[in-house]
Amino acid sequence: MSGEWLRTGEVAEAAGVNAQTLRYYHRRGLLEEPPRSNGGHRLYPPETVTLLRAIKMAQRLGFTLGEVTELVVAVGRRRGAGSGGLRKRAGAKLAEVERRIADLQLIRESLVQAVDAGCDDLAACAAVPRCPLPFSDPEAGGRMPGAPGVVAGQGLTGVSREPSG
Amino acid sequence: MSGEWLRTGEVAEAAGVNAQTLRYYHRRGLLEEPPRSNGGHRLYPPETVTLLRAIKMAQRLGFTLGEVTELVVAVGRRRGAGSGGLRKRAGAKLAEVERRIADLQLIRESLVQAVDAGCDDLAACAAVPRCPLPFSDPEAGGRMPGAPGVVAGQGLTGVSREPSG
DNA sequence: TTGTATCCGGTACCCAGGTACAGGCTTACC
DNA sequence: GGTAAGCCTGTACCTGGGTACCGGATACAA
Repeated sequence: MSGEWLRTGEVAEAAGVNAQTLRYYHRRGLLEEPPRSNGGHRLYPPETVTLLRAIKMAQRLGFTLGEVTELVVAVGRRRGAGSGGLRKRAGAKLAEVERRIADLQLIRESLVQAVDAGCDDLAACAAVPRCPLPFSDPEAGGRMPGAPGVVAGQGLTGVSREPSG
Repeated sequence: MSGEWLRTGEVAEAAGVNAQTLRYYHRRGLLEEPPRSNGGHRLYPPETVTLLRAIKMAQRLGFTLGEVTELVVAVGRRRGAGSGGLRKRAGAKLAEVERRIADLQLIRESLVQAVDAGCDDLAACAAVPRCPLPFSDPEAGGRMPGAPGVVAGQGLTGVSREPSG
């Protein structure tokens, strides 16, 4: 089940990822090391391109590379046995995505209230009790999510960026 | 408009942040350096606690520290002049949050389809044409968002973690 | 005056998901 | 056989929001 062997740059281009990313995936144990030429250059079977596309798809669905590794390694071990566990994990991920959507909707509500109430000065609003923004410490019973996924990483402004280009 | 001066640890505890975080905010230019004692210890006015709470609130609303810095510095410059620009920026942030929600809803749909279709093996699904998952390269006209905010940072699993504790 | 708690600055490290660069070797084509 | 493109390993760097550790100085109460 393979035609001709592909070199690192060819696989990378066909899958739409950076060649460095391939090496990074090897380091992470996400991709098996392929055979080498006599000179030490990697020679990939064409299926690697499909696998890379699947990995990128899984990332777009919200799986981390660690989770993708588990999925891929699980499939690799029981090759042909069928059950890769994707369905179960997709169900769990679905629940996470739904929680995340709910969190963002709470954030949305607060932003709408801030705009509607005409809050325009952060420090001043924090000091007056009639401001609708929930300034209370979330640990003291606030209802706002922590929202680190929004705040950290590339933040909201990164929405349109591709994971790998 | 100030009672007594607070030391770093006192401000940090009152605002619910780590003392190191205060120094980090100074480094970032988010907080002005307060006066010092003869020995070089920082002495904060009580308003700093309110400001820190406001900063944490803004983070929960999805503003990055860079954006919060702009807000705070803008207010600091035109002290008393009123317009801090929060309303306008909150409007823009609202649009970002809404885009993010829409992206997550697309992701949700795909996950639902994967579960419904019984896809269970990532690599196998990528190889057959009847799989409902959009494996296509997004640059080639796919409709899936990049979702790096989900994938990067602490990912979806970080939803319940607080930005600072 | 001594003891302990706190603070100081500087630096390094954490997470995820890569990207970049240096210096040397291999491959491919003419 | 020459030359250019591509690949190799190893290491460092990037973003964002902090956290941890170090040796030394300060603050404050008994």
